[in-house]
Amino acid sequence: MPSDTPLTPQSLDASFSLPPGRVLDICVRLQNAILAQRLKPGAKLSEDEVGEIFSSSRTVIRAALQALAHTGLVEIKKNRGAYVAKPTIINAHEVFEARTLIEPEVTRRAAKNITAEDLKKLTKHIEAEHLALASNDISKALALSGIFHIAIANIASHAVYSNIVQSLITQSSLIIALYAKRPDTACESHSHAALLEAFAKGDGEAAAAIMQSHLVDLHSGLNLRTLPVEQPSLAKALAGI
Amino acid sequence: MPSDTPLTPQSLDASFSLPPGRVLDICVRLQNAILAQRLKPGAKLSEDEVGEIFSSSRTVIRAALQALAHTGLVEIKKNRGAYVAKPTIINAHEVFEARTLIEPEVTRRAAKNITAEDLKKLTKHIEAEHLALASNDISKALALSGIFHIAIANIASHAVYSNIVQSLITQSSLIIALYAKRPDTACESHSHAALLEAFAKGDGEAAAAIMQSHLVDLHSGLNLRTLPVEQPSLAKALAGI
DNA sequence: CAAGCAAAAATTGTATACAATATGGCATTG
DNA sequence: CAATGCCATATTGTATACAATTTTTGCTTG
Repeated sequence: MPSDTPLTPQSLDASFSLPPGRVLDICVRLQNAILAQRLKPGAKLSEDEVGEIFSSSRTVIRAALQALAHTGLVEIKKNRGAYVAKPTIINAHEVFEARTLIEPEVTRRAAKNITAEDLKKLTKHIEAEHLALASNDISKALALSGIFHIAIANIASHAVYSNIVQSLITQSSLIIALYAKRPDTACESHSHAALLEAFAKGDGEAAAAIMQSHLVDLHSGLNLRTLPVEQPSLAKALAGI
Repeated sequence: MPSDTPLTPQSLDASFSLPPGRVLDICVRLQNAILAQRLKPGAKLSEDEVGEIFSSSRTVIRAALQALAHTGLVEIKKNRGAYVAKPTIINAHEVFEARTLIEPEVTRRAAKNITAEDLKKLTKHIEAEHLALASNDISKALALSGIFHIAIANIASHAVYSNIVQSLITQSSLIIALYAKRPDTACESHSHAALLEAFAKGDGEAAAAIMQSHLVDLHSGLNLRTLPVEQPSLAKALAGI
């Protein structure tokens, strides 16, 4: 594998607790679609429809949807079907509170383990983030930003933390998509670069502190007072008449 | 429901992200069996066999096993089937490190929210723990001890933390069953009583500190040097020759 | 014409049947 | 007699068919 793939997006599939196979494959593809906002929060994921798209039977689709439900990207209602999750304001607060508690510690551990090769990969990754942002590809920048955090968790070599962080990151992506005041600032990779410097110096405490303030910034960059754009379709259409 | 049921064991099913129904039901029953050690780590969970026991088709059993795999109680190997998880020493360390980071913060939050009624329930619960321990019902005492921690997470009114803690607790039960030097001491409810006092005083910091040292005690009460009865068959056989 | 009800359509929940893969035993062979 | 390859068996992976539930739609009725 060429090393010019800085951080494989496939690192996103570790936390499904599934053996490799078609179910996992569909999980990843659905997750990508959700995180890239091709599937919007609240969208219905009909088993037949999804099965048609991936040309698989409902059996495997159901398994994939249940796995995604567990990571919090999908919500399953009894006898009603699966929907892309639509995090509440409370959930948004909770997710970022949890991240602010956990990720600094994870960062501290990563600083102890990080290798020269890791640093190289992370540097390339940040370049990719810049590139995406420069070309105004917000959803890609958002995805890359998430993968950066997951990469740090993986460097920490702590499977339990990795799983927790991965789940929180994927939820965060949805939350940012829904609630960010200015989506582009949420992807700013300045903090990531600062983090890298601390790593390079081997200063775990500094890295942890940077991570914490980075997360506080992200959290406070959310608009968690007003509700996210509701479905104005019906009301607005009628009001216009 | 009579309030003499201090803490329902059914509070254990929140983190499966499943709608109520037979799948969830079987999840809970399997989980109870595993946590009570009626199913030992490494035991095979054949779909046909389990389906026979619960008189359900493999479809629903598979869904339940996958959900359990997500919480870390079951491991699924491709084309090989599902087995009761057998946590490694590394995993044991990781789980308790994570608990030591997260649960004190959760406790701090619980202290802010706790009501008189909560205190009453917790008191009753500790009595039940004493009772189980007095009658030498170790596995029940272990289960109750876990439920106590989950109850605190629920009092904290933080769904994200609740889910994380619940997953960590269930894994801990397996770990303690496998690695505790003296299983009875792992269930000692002295710390739980101390925690309750701090809650009663409304002293969140004290509660958090007690929780932390409680978890450190549990962690250090594990025998994580020697491997749990490994399969020495091959290596030993060859060395012996 | 609006409201309520009932039947039909669509969607999810479950069971069963078939396909693919891994395991264990047996025979063959050196 | 041991080792290897092959075939029978058992178990998981997947698809399809049937049952149960919900939603929609059209009809009846006040």
